[in-house]
Amino acid sequence: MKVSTKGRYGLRALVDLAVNSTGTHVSLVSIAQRQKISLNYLEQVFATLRKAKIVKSVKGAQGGYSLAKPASQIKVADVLNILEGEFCIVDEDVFDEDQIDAVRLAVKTLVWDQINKKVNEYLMNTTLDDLAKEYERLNGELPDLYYI
Amino acid sequence: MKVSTKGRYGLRALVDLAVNSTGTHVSLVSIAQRQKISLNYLEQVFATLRKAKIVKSVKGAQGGYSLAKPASQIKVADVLNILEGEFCIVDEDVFDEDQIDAVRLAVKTLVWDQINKKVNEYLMNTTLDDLAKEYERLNGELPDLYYI
DNA sequence: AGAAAACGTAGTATTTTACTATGAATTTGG
DNA sequence: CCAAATTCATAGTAAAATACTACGTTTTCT
Repeated sequence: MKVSTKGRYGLRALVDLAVNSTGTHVSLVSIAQRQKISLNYLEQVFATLRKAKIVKSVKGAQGGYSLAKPASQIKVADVLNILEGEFCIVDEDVFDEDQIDAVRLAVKTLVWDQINKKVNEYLMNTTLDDLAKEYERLNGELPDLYYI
Repeated sequence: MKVSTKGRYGLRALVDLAVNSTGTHVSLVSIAQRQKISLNYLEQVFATLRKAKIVKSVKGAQGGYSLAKPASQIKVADVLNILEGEFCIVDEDVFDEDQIDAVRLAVKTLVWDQINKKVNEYLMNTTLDDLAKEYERLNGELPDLYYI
């Protein structure tokens, strides 16, 4: 029960993009380097993000990616739903030989549906901008502190 | 990003057990039949539940399983944590070559940690008894209604 | 022209999942 | 006391998912 690398890498890469795009677009090579992610793999992740209109691309030399909308309008929910293929914990079939099974339905309504709801409620209200701001805040505090 | 059959079958089986244990213990065969789950597979799931002291067993003919505690004291969180091996969405390593990475940390604190918190908060306050009660309620309403 | 990038697709090793199979140990009813 | 019913334990395994790698094409800037 874990989020896959697609979701994890994708979110990190988008925050990196949001934070490092000063007006213009950013190449995947640079994101891959900063985030220590395989370029080939990132390309696949960004192909998905592009098709979903979360990022837009400029081809050719000095090309790269940029956010398709302001960071404040890109919900984390959208990103994860796309990269994880429906970000929902479980979608149980409640039928049992053409008849509803009360045990299954009870578990579904009181557990799976509720989890999905809680998670989505939160992720619908968290945007890439929130993450970018948190990054900036951390970046101001961290540098001198945490070394191993 | 789905809960595995262990978690799904396990929860259903426990609700079935709670609902069908009239004082005494219940055989896995009967649970497997009602819930349409492979007996062999259920045995493995219940081995885990037994080691975690969620159910207790009586061996031999006419033996079976019963809840180790009142249903109202068995939290869904405990069940899922055990069956899914830490029911947490992601536990990202925030270090990057001995140094904290602000992007990873931002994503972790604002996304993964928050999701884990929301989900756990809810599941810590939902018990098998809640599920059993929901089952009874549904069972009173459903029978005549939903047929396909 | 050549380099730097996005874009596309296929292959692949590893891991996880969801079982099945088999047999031993234990208890009870007949 | 024996046979059936049950839990208990472990090993194997087919299929799917994961996390990539590899390789080539296209586009655009300098």
